[in-house]
Amino acid sequence: MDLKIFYITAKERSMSKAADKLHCVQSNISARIKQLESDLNIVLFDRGGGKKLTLTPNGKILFQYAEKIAILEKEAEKAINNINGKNSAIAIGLMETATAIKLHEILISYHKNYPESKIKIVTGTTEELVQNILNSEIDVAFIQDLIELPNIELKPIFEEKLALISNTNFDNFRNKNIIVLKKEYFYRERLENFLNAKNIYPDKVFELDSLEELLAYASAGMGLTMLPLSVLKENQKNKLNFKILGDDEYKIGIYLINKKGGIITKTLSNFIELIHNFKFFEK
Amino acid sequence: MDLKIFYITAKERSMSKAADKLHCVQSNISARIKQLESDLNIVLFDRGGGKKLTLTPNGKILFQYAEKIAILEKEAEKAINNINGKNSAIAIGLMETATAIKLHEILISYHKNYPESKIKIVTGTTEELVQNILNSEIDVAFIQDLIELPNIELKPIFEEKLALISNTNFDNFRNKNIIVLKKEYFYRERLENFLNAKNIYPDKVFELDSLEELLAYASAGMGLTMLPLSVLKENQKNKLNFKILGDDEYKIGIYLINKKGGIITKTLSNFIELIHNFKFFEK
DNA sequence: ATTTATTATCACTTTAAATGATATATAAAT
DNA sequence: ATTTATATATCATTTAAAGTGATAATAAAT
Repeated sequence: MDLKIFYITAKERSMSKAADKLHCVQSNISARIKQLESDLNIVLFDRGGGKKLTLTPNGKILFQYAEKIAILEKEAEKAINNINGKNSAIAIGLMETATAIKLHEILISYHKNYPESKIKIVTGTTEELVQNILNSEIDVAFIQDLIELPNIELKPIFEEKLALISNTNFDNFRNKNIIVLKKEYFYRERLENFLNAKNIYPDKVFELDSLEELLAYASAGMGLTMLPLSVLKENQKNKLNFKILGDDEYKIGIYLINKKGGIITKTLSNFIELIHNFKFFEK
Repeated sequence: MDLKIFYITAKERSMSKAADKLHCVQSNISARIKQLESDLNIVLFDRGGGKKLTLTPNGKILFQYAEKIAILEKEAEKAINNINGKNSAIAIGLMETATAIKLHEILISYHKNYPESKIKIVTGTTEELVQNILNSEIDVAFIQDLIELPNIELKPIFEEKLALISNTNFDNFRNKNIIVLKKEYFYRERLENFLNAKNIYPDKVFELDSLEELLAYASAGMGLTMLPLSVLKENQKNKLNFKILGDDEYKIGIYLINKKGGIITKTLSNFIELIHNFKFFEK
């Protein structure tokens, strides 16, 4: 009973997507699923023509087993790679926020130290990343929430404070535009809250793609932004004014999570060691 | 990656036996194992010619995963059978002792009530039965030891006392032969201990195959035996003398064990319900 | 109504597993 | 030391399963 095709199809909620993922044609997936349904004598999916597949209640029961088996197979593969001394790919989860700004340094450093090890980056919400960890789809993830979950190991990595950044002083925030990053919600939300609390609702919002652009806008006096101070390089600190915010609300903790009891491959221990030796606030 | 062949081969410690169990020829097992070793690039077994196979350290690592996967597959199959309302076979473990004497009544009653449900009987030591339960190879087992293990659920089923049985009185045990069952060690050991404590070492031991024979021998005055009293039917109690032994050593508790968190199929719940309704000391 | 995205069917090809006969290797028995 | 019994390994062949590609069918979106 091979449940892999079923598992991927159920996860993708689509036979065509499963076919892509499994490097075969859709008709094969269709036939295999049909065969499985007939072997087990149960209907696994509700098919709705042009709409997404959904698991039937019976399909859900089988899925629970298929998922556990898939996880074990992934772990077995990792264990074997580890035996063979293969520097297996490391999969790292990141939140869809500018957390990446600081973490990129770690990734770059890892790549420099272990250029032969492939790095796979997955982004998602904390919940999604936790799921990915439990499914052994990623090895580690960086998150901003202090969570406590039975099968998740959490280590604090660094903590820093947010700062208001602008090219003018901070006496008056009225009539200031704000500058934020696209696809970044965490810092932006805190900046808006900060202003809203002072009854200020900026009408102009610049949404930019990169940190470099954002700092260029700020330096040019286009508006106010909020970022962890550590993103500013020394030469930029001269060009800009910044005000570190002391409240807990403006503190961010970055935590590394990984699966409790999961195999610590050489690759993974290399990565974790590198983080521990990483100097976050120097330089 | 199909680990089933590897799993069975490792468990049987033999490719030929695995071939029997998997209903295929030995050469196929040999080829599949070789293929797996080459795919994974690790040696799984130490082959020693005419001797049993042993797992290499790497083989042991893979085996741990293979076993977990095999258990999940068995459980998935059970869950599906349960969906289909199939009265799946129930596998029952019994100790290699005359425990079976009393338990046979339960099994006969179960068979009467659910004639369509297949019953598979496995015998083994307590340790072996516990292993079988954890591997989902059997659904329940009856054991005589009060064990406490994390993933095992234990319910006391009944308790009774052993009795000395003979056709004469119990004033003097000297020069008495003893009558025991073949393949039964629990009661026999206690009988021997009982006599040894009195410095009596019977030179004649009748080893019989069935309870009926044993009681016939006892009735004929051939010797002394020890059994749970409940095995005597009323009409036999008139023909024989019996002396119930009060010491804890001669008390036997029979417990039912099953896997904690395992699926309770209709078949299994039927069986457990039947036991609970079973009148052990009446009739 | 037409387009788009999806699953199902089918004749066919390719790949993998299983077979059966035989060779080889080892431990134990003689 | 030779035989015997019991293993695993190899290989040409057969059988069965998985996968392909073209096409049909279906339902939702525009």
